[in-house]
Amino acid sequence: MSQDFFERVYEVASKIPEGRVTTYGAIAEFLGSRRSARVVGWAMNQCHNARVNVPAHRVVNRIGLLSGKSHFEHPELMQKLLEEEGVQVVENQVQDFEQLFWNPSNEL
DNA sequence: ACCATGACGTTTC
DNA sequence: CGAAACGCCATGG
Repeated sequence: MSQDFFERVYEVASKIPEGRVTTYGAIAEFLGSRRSARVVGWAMNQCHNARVNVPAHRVVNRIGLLSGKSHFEHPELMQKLLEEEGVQVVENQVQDFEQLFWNPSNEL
């Protein structure tokens, strides 16, 4: 089932280092489906069903925008968690995104 | 089976 | 350079 795909998404996402961020597309590409970024987003939307803890706040879209912040308990929680890890966020956007970007294909 | 939706991404205006 | 149009693919009605 595609549930396996979700599991793999959660497994990769749970390995994102603190203070680093990645994108939905990067995860999808790492899993072999470069065009399934939207599905990764869907997986994140359902991540509360995951059996492991998923740091969904470290996953943003390709330009470093906190596109999913409104899906957290409190919309401000995502930014708060990032800033607690040392990631600066301004206007819902990760600063120095390219520098903090964590690519599982290269670093895992 | 068809259509609409979405935490995306690339291409085209 | 910003907005819109597509393409993509799992899910739900």
